[in-house]
Amino acid sequence: MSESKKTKEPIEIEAPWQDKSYQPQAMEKKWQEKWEADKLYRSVINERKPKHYALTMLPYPSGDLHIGHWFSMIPPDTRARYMRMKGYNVLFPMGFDAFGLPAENAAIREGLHPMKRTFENINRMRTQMKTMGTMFDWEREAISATPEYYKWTEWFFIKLYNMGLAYRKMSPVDWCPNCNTTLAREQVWGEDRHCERCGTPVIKKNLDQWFFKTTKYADELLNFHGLDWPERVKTLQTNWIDRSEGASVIFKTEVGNHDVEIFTTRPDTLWGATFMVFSPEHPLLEEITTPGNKAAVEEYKAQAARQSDIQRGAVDKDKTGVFTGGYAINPVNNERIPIWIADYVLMSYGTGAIMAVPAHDERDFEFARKYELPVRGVIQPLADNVSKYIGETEKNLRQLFDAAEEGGAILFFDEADDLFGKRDQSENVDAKKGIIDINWLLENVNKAYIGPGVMVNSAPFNGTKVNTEKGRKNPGIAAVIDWLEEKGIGRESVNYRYRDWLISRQRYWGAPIPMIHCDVHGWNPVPEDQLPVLLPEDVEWRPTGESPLKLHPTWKNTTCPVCGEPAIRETDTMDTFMCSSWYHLRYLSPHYDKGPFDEAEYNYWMPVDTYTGGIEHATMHLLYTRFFHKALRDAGITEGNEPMLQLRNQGMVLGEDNEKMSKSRGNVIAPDVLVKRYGADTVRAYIMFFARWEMGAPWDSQGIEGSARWIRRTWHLFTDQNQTGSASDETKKNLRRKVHQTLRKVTRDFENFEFNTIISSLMELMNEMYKAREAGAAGGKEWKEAQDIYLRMLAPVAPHISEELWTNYLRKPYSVHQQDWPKVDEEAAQEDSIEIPVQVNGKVRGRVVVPAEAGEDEIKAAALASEPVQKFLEGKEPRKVIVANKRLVNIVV
RNA sequence: GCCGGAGUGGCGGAAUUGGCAGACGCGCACGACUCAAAAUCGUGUUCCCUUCGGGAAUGAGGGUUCGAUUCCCUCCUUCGGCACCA
Repeated sequence: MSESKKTKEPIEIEAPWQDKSYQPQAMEKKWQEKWEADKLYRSVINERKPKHYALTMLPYPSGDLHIGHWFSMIPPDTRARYMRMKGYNVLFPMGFDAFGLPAENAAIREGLHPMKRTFENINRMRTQMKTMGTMFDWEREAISATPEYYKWTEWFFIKLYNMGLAYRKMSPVDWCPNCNTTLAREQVWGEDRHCERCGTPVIKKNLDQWFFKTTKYADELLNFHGLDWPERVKTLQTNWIDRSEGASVIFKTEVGNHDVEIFTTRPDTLWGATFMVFSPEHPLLEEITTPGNKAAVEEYKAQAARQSDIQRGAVDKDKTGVFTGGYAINPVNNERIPIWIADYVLMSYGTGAIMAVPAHDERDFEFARKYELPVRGVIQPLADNVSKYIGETEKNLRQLFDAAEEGGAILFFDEADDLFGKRDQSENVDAKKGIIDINWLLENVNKAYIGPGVMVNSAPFNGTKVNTEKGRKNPGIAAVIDWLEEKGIGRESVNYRYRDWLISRQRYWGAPIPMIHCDVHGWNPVPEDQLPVLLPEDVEWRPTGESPLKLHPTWKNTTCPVCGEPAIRETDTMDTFMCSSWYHLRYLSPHYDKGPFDEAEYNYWMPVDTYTGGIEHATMHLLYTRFFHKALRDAGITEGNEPMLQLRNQGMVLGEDNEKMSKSRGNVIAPDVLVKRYGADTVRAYIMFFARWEMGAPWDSQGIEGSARWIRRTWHLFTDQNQTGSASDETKKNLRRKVHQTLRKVTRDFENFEFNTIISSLMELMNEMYKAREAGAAGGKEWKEAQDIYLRMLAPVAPHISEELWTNYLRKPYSVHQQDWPKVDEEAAQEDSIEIPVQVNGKVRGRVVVPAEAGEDEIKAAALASEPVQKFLEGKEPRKVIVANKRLVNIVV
């Protein structure tokens, strides 16, 4: 408050132009201070008004605000302002996701405590956000790295733990053996995957870590009922969870007789399993590997540990693997099959072991061919289905069939109809009847067969039809599952690619996991009255990046909450996604100390009505926060099934070189410089105008001149001496029409988050107003209405200039931001006549003007009578005349 | 590699439901104002042939349709995500 006294210092204008009357820097600052003093943007519960919770993803305090932050904040800010004018009580808060790796890395590099750097950055970024003229309610600011915040992050962990949703499991991390520390993905560099600090090749290390059972909610997370979310986000989440139906089957190891559970979506191919493949991390490997294969297996394991899952999973990559020397028994036919290991089997998907059916799985086929393992077909295809399988020309298909016939590989010519029912008898090659011997096909086509057919070599299921449906909808699969369950060797099951959420981080700068380990009583949560577990401030930063919490001499020593004997604290901290899973709740009451949030605030504001942020969060943050909400709902803490009803994503702003903005590339655009040069209103307008918000675009620093011109022309439209005159009735009518058409368009665009066309519409209206003023319209009642509506529409976009013109030039009651959104006068927006293009054979040859209320016949007659059409018809009758919804006439001759 | 987007003039983009391709703006060119420059204002600006006028064009190729930037198929390029960046 006190620092606002020294505002009257001269403002330096660094613009290439000089405009004595429009000086945004001083004017914008004046209004920002007045709004703040008047608490214009303070949002408090008001039961008399409908609420609107507009949330935008909170930034990480990286240092300075860059243009990407503006792109994510300004359009939602204008929309929040629009909603306010529409009569909603709007909550539009901001905060900082303040824990995380970069501050910790900087601390290691420079020895500066991450707290210090983080809060310096926050203060700078908050100031920058205020110069943008945003309507954030700063009294609701929440910062995830403050004890008053992370106390409740810890509290939530304990709630989830008590619900049985948190558990410990061994899980691999990328590990630098030299630095003795875990590495994040971005700290692993190059194809050879070395440590960014010391260059040492990275290895995988198994650590005991905390997980949340997100998979418990997998099915519910697939349900988007009632959510107005972009289709592509729903698709991304659905594919990310990737539910697949199939069966779990127990194979037995020959050595030790251990159960090895495998999951398969194709239990109908169990009889075709000719080997098993274990992940290189599989826990049974030690025992089943025979001495003669030990060395090869160990070497392969080491090799696999150096790769990422993405590298390992790549389908086009050469399959590699080694034989363990061990064998397993296939429970469906008691066959003895070899156990291999291969890096394409991931411990993180399914059970870490698969049955390999090379005849009917692409990857298994490739593997079997490479290592000369047997391939046994168990699904015999109908000849009809083969063309797609071989994927070749008709000629080759014919040759293949001729060869098959000659080699006796086409079977059951007569039985085919009985099995599949009567089919089309037309004599094309695809419809050739019969069933082709699968093993002959595999030899001759040399790839796995995936498609419908009849089971063979699969007693007792020989002759059973299978199609391409998944799960029980497939008769072959359904029959086999029933049989497996009856025999007790398998069961129907559902598998997800989605994994439980690993929340442990071997780092300092995060919320401590509030758990205590006692040798007698195991793991127990820190008692609630001892929260928060505070991060110690006297920590040692080693250049190797070892966790300072582990190195701290005393911090981890505590007492067991059960017996009071000495015990050890968990030294891992939580994934920062944990903090950002509930920040929308902390905004409700950021300083509340009786719980994570004040219930009265929750009941009024939640759920979030509009959530905006980058598409890059589609599968991680947005799934975590949905999971979190559902878990809290089951704990009785939150209500409803979903935290955020409507979601909209903005695209990314690239540098002028069309590359992602980064300090190292030197292509970062600093908005501070632009604000100083043009004023915030111009930068806001350009942010909205320069790209489609949903898409993003490379930055273009030249284009901002256009927005600057528009703002200045707006200024002069209102502040220049208006030469009042006598405009014609037509001029007045046209002005009103344009005003209300623009209002209609701008309103619709705000509803649809189409921000760039809001600016173009306002530019068009301004150009019209200049013309109308030229024609003498200034001063009349249509002119005054145009000014009024124009400024109301401008207010969300350019809050400062619109306030100045509204309050100080039009002398209307302060503040423009407390006015209502105007209503469209549909009658005024109506056109008198419409111009309709006339096409002949799909090409525009002319146009006719008809009254707006003209019917189809009238339009048709006018089109046919028009001169260009007559010319093209040359006396002939048109074959067809299409009148498309008063939009266009097409005449076909 | 897998999943999801995007591709329209020199540039950013516009185009209700399949109906005039290029709104609005940048840039550029010419003109006005000026001693001059900047700023401002005005005119023009997809490409090709050009007298009228005509032809081509929305990443490439194909399809559906009276009509496709829009729907379908194949391909190319490019961007985002892939679980420890947030």
